Amino acid sequence: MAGLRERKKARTHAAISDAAIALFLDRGYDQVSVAEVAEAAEVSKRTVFAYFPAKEDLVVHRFADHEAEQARVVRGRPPGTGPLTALRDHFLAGLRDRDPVTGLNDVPQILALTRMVRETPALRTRAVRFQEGAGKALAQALRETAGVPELTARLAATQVVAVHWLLSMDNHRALADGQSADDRFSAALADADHAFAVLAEGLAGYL
Amino acid sequence: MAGLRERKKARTHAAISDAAIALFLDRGYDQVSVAEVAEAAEVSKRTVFAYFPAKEDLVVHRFADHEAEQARVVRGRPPGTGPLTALRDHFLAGLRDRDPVTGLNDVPQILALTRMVRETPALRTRAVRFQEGAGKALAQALRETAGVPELTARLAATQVVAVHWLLSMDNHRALADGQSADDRFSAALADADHAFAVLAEGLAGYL
DNA sequence: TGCAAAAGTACACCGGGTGCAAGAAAAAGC
DNA sequence: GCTTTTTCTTGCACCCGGTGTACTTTTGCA
Repeated sequence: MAGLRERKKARTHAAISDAAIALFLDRGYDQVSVAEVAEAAEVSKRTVFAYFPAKEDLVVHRFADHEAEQARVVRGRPPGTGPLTALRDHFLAGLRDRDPVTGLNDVPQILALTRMVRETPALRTRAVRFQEGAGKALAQALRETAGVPELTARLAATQVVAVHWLLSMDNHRALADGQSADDRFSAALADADHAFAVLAEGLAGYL
Repeated sequence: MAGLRERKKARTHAAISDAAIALFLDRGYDQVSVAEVAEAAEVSKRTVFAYFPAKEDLVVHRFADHEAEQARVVRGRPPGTGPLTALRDHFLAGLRDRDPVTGLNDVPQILALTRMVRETPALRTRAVRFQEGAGKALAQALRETAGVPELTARLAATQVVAVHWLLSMDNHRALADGQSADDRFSAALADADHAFAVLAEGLAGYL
């Protein structure tokens, strides 16, 4: 099925990304030029941009799959379960599984990569843009599967995405400060529980 | 007090910004280079960057004052008023006053500028970053004046800022589609009321 | 009026990103 | 197997945003 052409393309794609990430982790994102990445991947600079629309994508394309994750969760929730419950349970499960998107993964490579995204403005910006996409998809899922009016759906989606991001950043920061994922786990659970409770019950009871 | 030096600087600052915005509104942000702005303002390109750290700031510096607005509202609320109530009332008052930050201002210049910010990725990104700052300031205000624990404060701040943005984008879109501010007003009020109610009472009751 | 500090300028440079045209390689047709 | 055609890659020149630097001009003040 996969012609030689496709396989080669896939290999080149991976080679470029791998070379880029290795260099970035070694010397820092801003300290590595695309030209250097091209050289390391034994490809021309022009080809790098043929595979990746922008420098940031050399890193963030790895997270692209998760853009529609929350929408999927809402769509695939067991009948009788509220969307918010499903989203919370999914996040809690992610914590237990040390899913990188929860920020609770202390595998050095992943930790370093996450830190890079967090600390490099250009990458953070790109990550934020992914969240906008996630929010839109989630809002649509809420509208279609829970019969929620549009404004409410967008509101809820925005909040869920923001909470998700906030929690994962907190977890990541704890790990970046030296805590192990196992050490952080219970606090991460508590924080997530609290955050989703606030979301469900409203701010009125907490302010 | 204002020496000649300072006055001249202020004038140059304004001249550059004015020239830039005029050009941008005329031909589009991306279609105008900084060199052209410099030329129009009768200044060297280097001087433009002496006054504005980046091209985007030629536009967004005008919004910079509002970064701490929500924090101010929380800090200055009348005793006995909850922070969320104060924030809602302030937003509703902004709608009545056609405050541009609510998106409900149809003065052509302002409308065009807002539209530009909304539609130009680089500018939107910069605007989002301002919101991060607003969120941080608001979280701190909540912590200090309402005795809210840190996580809750950051959570609440993030949500308030997000809601604010969402509402103003909706209003702006309505006006951009040709509605007058007066026509949109009642729907804007209703939307804001609803959004703040969801925020206060939680998503559980709405999903 | 003379002088130090501040502001503005010219210029060379870097890095991200694109358009283009020509060359290399794979796929399709015979 | 060979040609033709399509797709990929490359090198090159170029644009634009942004910065370092060294030089000239302006301004405040003694």
